[in-house]
Amino acid sequence: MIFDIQLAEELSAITHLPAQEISDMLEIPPDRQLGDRAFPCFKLAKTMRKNPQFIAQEIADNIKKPNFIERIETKGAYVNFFFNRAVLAQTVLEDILNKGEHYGSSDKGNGSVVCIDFSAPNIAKPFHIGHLRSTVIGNSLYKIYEFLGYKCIGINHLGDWGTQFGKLITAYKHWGIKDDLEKEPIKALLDIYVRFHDEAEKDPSLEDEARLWFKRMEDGDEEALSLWRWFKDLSLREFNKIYDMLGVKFDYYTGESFYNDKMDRVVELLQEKGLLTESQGALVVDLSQYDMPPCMIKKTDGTTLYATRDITAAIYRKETFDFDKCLYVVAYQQDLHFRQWFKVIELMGFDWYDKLFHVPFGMVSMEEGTLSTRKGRVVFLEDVLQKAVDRTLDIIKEKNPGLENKEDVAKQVGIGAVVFHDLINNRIKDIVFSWDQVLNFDGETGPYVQYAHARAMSILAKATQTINGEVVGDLLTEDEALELIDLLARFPEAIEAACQANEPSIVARHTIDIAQAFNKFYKNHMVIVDDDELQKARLTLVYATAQVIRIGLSLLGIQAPAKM
RNA sequence: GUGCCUGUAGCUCAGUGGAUAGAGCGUCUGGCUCCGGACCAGAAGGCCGCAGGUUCGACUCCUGUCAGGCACACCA
Repeated sequence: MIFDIQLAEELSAITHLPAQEISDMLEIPPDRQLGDRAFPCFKLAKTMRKNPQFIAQEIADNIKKPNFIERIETKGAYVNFFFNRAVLAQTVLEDILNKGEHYGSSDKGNGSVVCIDFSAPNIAKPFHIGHLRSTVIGNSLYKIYEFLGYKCIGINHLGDWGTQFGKLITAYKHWGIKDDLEKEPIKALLDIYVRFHDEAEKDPSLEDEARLWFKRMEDGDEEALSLWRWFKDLSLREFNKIYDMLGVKFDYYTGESFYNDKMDRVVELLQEKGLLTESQGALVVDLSQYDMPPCMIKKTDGTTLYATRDITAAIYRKETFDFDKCLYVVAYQQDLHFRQWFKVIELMGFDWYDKLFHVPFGMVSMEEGTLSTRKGRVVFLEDVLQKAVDRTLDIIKEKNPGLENKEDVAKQVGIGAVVFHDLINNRIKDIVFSWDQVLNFDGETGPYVQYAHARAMSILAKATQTINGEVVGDLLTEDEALELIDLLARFPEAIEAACQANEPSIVARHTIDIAQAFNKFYKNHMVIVDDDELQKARLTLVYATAQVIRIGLSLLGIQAPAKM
């Protein structure tokens, strides 16, 4: 925030410490009564060999007071600064009005390329709540990086190759009915997949049959491949329905099969570099001196693995996009896998190994235990989204029966609730799926934020005055206004912090804080009042708040209806 | 067994080494002659897993320990 920087400079001038260091030391007091910003002097005590309280007093007495600071107090070792609320309001709101929907954006990224690998569902398997996290976290990071001036490339590394397709083809050949597959592809595919495992327990020869079909796929057999393509198309069609609902887009759908013909070269390269060793008939890169198990490149039967594909994909992406960063939004279970193959990239002599980042997130499980497609212990995302939308529609019918386009709004709010719920907490936390929590729309939830926005929009629509870009900061000095404006002022920092930590929850939290502060202001101060000037001043604040909430939600991939 | 992650209010979680540890849910109480009650206000609820250490100062950093989760080569 601009005032923090200027304040740090003034403090720097008097303490002779670098402004950046001061800036890091500046804090927000636990209680507004104490001040709006605080500078603790404990650290100075050591170097200056003086009592910190004395130093605080000295700073307070001698600092050149900037115009945005109204008064300075000391309390113990703290120098406490109180903003001139009118100047603060004036500056911050003018800034938001000027920048509009670009408020908080920057060109910090300077067009450098960030590849974001996210979502990556397995073809022919249902899209369940476990896949949601990678999808919404990746999508939000995409928007955040883009907002900060990076060129983002969203890649859906589909799980579209492997022995499971052999199983599916086998199952289809035995029990498949074409109509079911066309009508409800994923569920039909899941059914025959589950059935395959049941039957294979009784008749192990089915496994051999499945391996044979996969072998035929690998060998380019047309019958096998056309069935594979058919399954893939059916699945993608279903996935795209989900992605449409979520408003998620990818620049590339280059799945695992895309790298089939690119791996040989990489294996050769590994061979040339002398990194491959044979172990129990398989080809591995030994990582024992890095305290990791070996990274397997080729199985005993000569086929490739996950790691082989990931290494190949990384090299391909570097060559194709020349990324400055490549993020892998993948569950933390795969932490070791990523550490292993990142190390292999380093050992291959690629100096960009430190531009690869695993962005891990916690597991989603059910009260009954971990999700398991095979055991049928699974909650389909489509069902979750549908239930959330249905519930929203019920609430709208009850609370706002006159609302036009109810269905559209219910989608925006219901889906927003599910997405927000997945983004509000630190991504490393595990989630135990609970309908009660997902469908709760009170408190720290998406609908709460959307509701605050809708209220703001409603006021703007009903106002008797119009705002004209002119800000009257003098009239926005109440405690609630100060709190709200300070949060609006710090919004850009929240975006930067979120980008820095690859952590959308920082934006989600900050947006919640703004909505809360707005609701408090709303409760305590009428906006549409007889005093025209006062009304204009407050309308401007309402307008700016709505603008920032909209930006916050959009960075999370959530819509902000004007009415709900 | 080894490595990684997580332990903060009944539950879900915030908390760049700084002041009296904060929200939401749930529970209890109160609030629309007034811009949208999906809201607001208040109450109750805490040895910040435990023990050491570093520091003027530790929920935060270090070490140890306990508990839970995850991973540990022919799945992805």
